[in-house]
Order: sequence, then C-alpha cells, then structure tokens
Amino acid sequence: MTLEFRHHPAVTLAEVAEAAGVGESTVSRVLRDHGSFSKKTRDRVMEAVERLGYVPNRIAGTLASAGSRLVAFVIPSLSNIVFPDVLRGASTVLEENQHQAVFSVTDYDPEREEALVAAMLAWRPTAVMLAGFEHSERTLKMLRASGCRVVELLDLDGTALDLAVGYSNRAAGRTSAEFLLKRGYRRIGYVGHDLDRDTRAGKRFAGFSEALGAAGAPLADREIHAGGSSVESGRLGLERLLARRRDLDAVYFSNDDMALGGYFHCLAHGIAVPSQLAIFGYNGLDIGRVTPQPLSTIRTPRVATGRIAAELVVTNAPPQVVDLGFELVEGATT
Amino acid sequence: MTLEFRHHPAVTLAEVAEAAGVGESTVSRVLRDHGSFSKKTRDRVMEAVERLGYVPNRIAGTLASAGSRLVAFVIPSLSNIVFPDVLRGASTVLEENQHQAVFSVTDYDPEREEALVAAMLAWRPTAVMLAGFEHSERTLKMLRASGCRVVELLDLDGTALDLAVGYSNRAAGRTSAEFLLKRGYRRIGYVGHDLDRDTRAGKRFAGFSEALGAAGAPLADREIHAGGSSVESGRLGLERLLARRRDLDAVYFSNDDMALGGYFHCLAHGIAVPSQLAIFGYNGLDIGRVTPQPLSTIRTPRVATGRIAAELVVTNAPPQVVDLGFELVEGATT
DNA sequence: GCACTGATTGGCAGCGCTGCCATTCTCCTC
DNA sequence: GAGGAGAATGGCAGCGCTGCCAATCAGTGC
Repeated sequence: MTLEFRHHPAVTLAEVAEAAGVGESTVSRVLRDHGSFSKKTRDRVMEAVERLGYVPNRIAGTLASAGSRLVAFVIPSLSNIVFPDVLRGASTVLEENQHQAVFSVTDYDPEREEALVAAMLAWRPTAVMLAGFEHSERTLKMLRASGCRVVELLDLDGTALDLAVGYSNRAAGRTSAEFLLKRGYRRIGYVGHDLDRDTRAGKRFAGFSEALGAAGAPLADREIHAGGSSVESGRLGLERLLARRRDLDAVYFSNDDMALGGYFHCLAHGIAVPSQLAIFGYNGLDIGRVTPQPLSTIRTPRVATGRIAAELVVTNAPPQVVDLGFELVEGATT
Repeated sequence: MTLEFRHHPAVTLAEVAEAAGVGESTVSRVLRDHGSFSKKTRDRVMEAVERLGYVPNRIAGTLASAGSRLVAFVIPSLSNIVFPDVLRGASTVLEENQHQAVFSVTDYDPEREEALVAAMLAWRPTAVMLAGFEHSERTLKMLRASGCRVVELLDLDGTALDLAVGYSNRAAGRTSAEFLLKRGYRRIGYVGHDLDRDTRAGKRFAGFSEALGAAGAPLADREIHAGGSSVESGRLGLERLLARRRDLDAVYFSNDDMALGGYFHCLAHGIAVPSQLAIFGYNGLDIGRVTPQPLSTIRTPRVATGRIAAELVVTNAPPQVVDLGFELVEGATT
C-alpha cells in the first residue's frame, strides 16, 4: 500500500535550500551547526527541513567529508552472551557520540572473519572491533592498510595491532586453578567446548592446567564438547567425565553456561556441591548469583570492555592496551 | 606505531584502473562481475587489485548506484536474549546476501527510538527492523516517507506498516493461562517486569489475565518489578508475592529469566514444585530444559523471526504479515 | 575483402553532500 | 562618509563510484 508512495526520490539538501530561499552551503552549515549564520536564516532553514521532512544523507556526507562515524564489530558469536554484552557496553557510548554500530558474526571461523573484515572495510568505518588477537595474515594486512582504528577485545595475551581492551584469559585460568588448589581440591577435572576455535577459552584452559601442573596436581581428566558452549553440553560433559572418573573433587568449566549445566546435573543426581564435587565457572553471569548455591566463578568486565573500547575510539585515543582485570567470585559451589 | 602509515589515502578504483592499464568502468565491471569483459582483462584487473590491496568504497558505490545493502535494527535491548537471538537469525541471511546489519538500542524508550530511526535513515538503509508496532507518530511518518522497507518484529497484535514477522503475544498469554487452568490451577499469581515499556510483555499479561477472567478464576495477585527483567528480580518478585499470598498454587512469569529466578527461590526454600507451587515462563530458553526440573514455558521462534525477516528483505517480498506461531513446552514445573 | 553482429571497452556525467574561496552585508571607528 | 573587520552567504569543485552511451574490436557469412 505504501509502495506507491515509495519511489518519489528522497528530499535533497538542494531542495531544502531552494524551499528556504538560501544556498546549499547555508543549509549544510545550519544543519551541522558549524560556521556562522543568522538566527533568521536558521529558522527559515529549519522550517523548510521540517516541512519537507528532510533527512540528511550520510552516505553523501561521508563521501564528501571524511569520517563515516561507523564502527564495525566483527564478532565470533551472538549466542555467547559475552558479545551481546560487549555490544551493549559500546552501543550506549557510540549513540551518545553520533556513531553507528555495524556488526557481523564469524562463527569463530578465521576465514569468515577475513571476508567479513573486508566487507566492513568497504564502509570505511572509523574503527573495527575484533575479538582477540588471532587473525589471519590477510586480515591483519587489510586492517593495517585500512587506516582505520582497530580494537582487539577481551584478550591481553598477544600483540595488539593498535588498541586492545580486555583482560588476560591465561591469568583468569591460572587464578581459578590457584583458588581451587588453595581450597584443598586436588583431583580436578575440566569440562569445556571447542578450544581451537574459541582461542580465549583455550588460553584459560592453558593457564589453568599450567598452574595445576606447577602445583604438582596436574589435571586429572577432561571432557571436551565439540561444538559451542551451552548449558546442555555442560551437563552432558560432566556426566561423561564423572562416568570415567568418580574420584574427582572439583571441576573447572570453560564458562558459566557449562558450569550451570554441571551444577544442575549435580542437583538432579543428588551429588552434594561442594562437599562431593566443587564447581567453578567463568564469566560471572547474573544467573549464577541466584541459583540455590551461588556459582563460584570469575566475573569478567564484558560491558565495560565494550564501553571503554568505544570511548577510546570516539576520543581517538593513541594506541594502547587497557587491562580491565577480572574478579574472582567466591560462591557456594567450591 | 602504525599511525604514521595511516594517512596515505586509501587506494581508489581509478588507481587500480591506471595500474591495470584499463578504464575505470572496466575495473568496476570486473569487480562486480557485471557486464562483459575478457578473461585476460579480468586477470589483469585482479592482479592490480591484489597488488595494491584495493578495497572498494561502498560509500561511493552506494551514492552512485542505489541500494546501500544496509539493514538497520532499532531494538529495545541487548540484555534481553530475545534481541541477540533475532540479530543472530538475521545476520546469517544478511551476510550470505552481501548485506550489512547496523543496530542501535532504544532501551524501550519511544523517544530514543525516534531519534535512532532518524539516525538510521540517514544511511538510506534497505530496510529498518523494529520491535513491535508501538512507535511514535513521527517515527511512523519518517518510516513511511523514507521509501525503505520496514519490518516490525516479534508481535502480531497491531497494524503493520509494511512487513511484520512474529507471533501473537496476546495469544501466548492466553495459551499459558488456558494450560494452567486445564491443569487445575486456580489461585494464580503473576510476577513480571515493567509492562508499560515492554509492550509485548504487557500484551502477554493482558491475554493471560483475560483468559483467567473468562474462566472465572481471575488473577489472584501480581508483583511487578519496576526495571527490566532478570533472574534476580524474578526470585525477589516471587518472594514478595508469596509473602502476601501464601495460598497461590501457580505463578506465571513475564519470561523465563524471571521464572528461573522464581524456580531457584523454590529450590532454595524447599517449596515443592509443582505440588506446592507451579511455575510457568515464556521464551523457551535452552537453560530451562536443563534445570533439575525442565521449565514449563512457551517456546518462541526468536532466531527464525530474524531469519525470515531478513529473507523477506533480501528478496524484496511484497508487504505481508508472517505468523511464526509459538509452542507450549510442557516441562516439569507445572 | 566487406558488411554486420555482438562482445569489450573507455569516457564522462552525475549521486548528495562538504570544504574552500569569493562575495556581499553589517556595523563600527575615526 | 570613508575605511575596515567580521559576520553571513553563495558558488562550485570534488569525494569514489556506477550507469549510460559511444567507440572499438573480433568473428562470421558471403
């Protein structure tokens, strides 16, 4: 129905100028509140804008001037709550500063990442935000050549291209291990998801087992789920792990989703937590604070990561690495 | 460090043409694989593209031709898993069809929505995707005048502007009530979050209490949390509700997050579910299937909503309303 | 060898806006 | 009233690409 009305081409700045009886540059100046013009002119222009329903064309504006004020996010997943949280932190800052967020999802695939980065760069964004430091050679080359800011998020164990905001996953894994050891657990298992693709989970695991090894209590066993992480696969993973190793006294999960699955498995099968089995997660999801026993975990600054990253970009900060740290949350499952 | 290298302006199509010894239009044709050119020319162009690291400028391309292939999402929230799920469903389809997703978050505020829609329209997107049918007069006017496709998501109770994809929230509420009634529950309470802002939750609640009323078992009591929904507020809400009404035999929650909070409260306080109190949610989150007792809920096609919406847009389908329905999941909490 | 058809190719005018520069107005100052 | 400093304004050349059209080239039939 509205289709008939659709194709009258959109109002242009020139038409507004005509309608207001002023020059194009005057309209442009008024709309951007930049340069000088009289109050009377301003009113006349705004009246015409209002009357014609003019919406500036930023495609044209960007081409003519410089910055697109577009910030591109190339993220691995939207199922993993981490990334919506980062986007959430960033979007507030970006909106306040008249920037726009564009995103695409790589599904943890470096080749897709490469293709998507290329597609994003075609929009000449102000900045590109990526997860972590592991990128293909070509991706890195494109980013370097692009001239736009690059922010690598949620990791610190690697070399930054330009800006980096996050925390050390390796240290998070180590801290988790040290905590469990200090609590006296010795027969510790691990339940995780695909570590090759999710390199940050891989780094946590490396830090974790490294610390266990250093303390003379190496990882007893582990169960890796081939796909992504989920509550369901956490439950299943723990079930399988326990079927092999009944003597475990603690299990470290690759994140809270998995850990909650494990916790529910214990609840459902009468496994006393933590006396029979301790459970430790990662992320510090809200839900983990409300379970009958609050989940022991590492709380990560996901929203802040997005916020800070966006702030660095809109203020055009010099290249730097920002360590936001993490916080160990001592729940009741350890 | 790379900052020094940054400001050599990006390679342009003209430079590629020069380097390959062909005309600009030939390069353009080769890159878009559109029109005809010889194999030899193609190779020569691609070689130059490769060598110079050329990345097409879609800002310029869009200005010169037509479609931006940008799809704008103006969503209420990223904390509510519903919206990441919708984005997830859409992003796959969009990426496969060389479209890009831009988004911004209104925080359930119609005025912010208005401002953000205006900002989005400045990019001349192919389509704008919004949540629900409730928009300000000015928002509607801008959208109608914009000439771009409009998709209203996740609701069916209202009048569509152009395309709509979702399901009836009112019917979901009604179905939930009828299910509880059929199970014999009569003293039913409600725990929810801010219904004025989240109009879809409001419609579910309306459908729910309407059905209860029609069956002669009107809602016994309700507890509304002023802010957004969360597991924590669900727990707290149930606690408060039960403090007032010890005699309830079932509680309907505005969504699964809230319901899980309520369920955890029961687990922690020895309230037998469902014999003492039945719990019913909404959304059908994965986690609800793995709790010791699977949660009774309504499963909504969130990812499919995003996917279908994107498909309609990329295929430029005629205006229509797509009802994706929902599914009642009979868990063990009722 | 010549006309004819269709495949290839290059030239160039915009797309709608911004930035620069020149011009015109205002308002003071002396 | 002349001279001068700004303020206010308009004109117009691009930004980098695509779409259109004209020009050129290659292959075919006779």
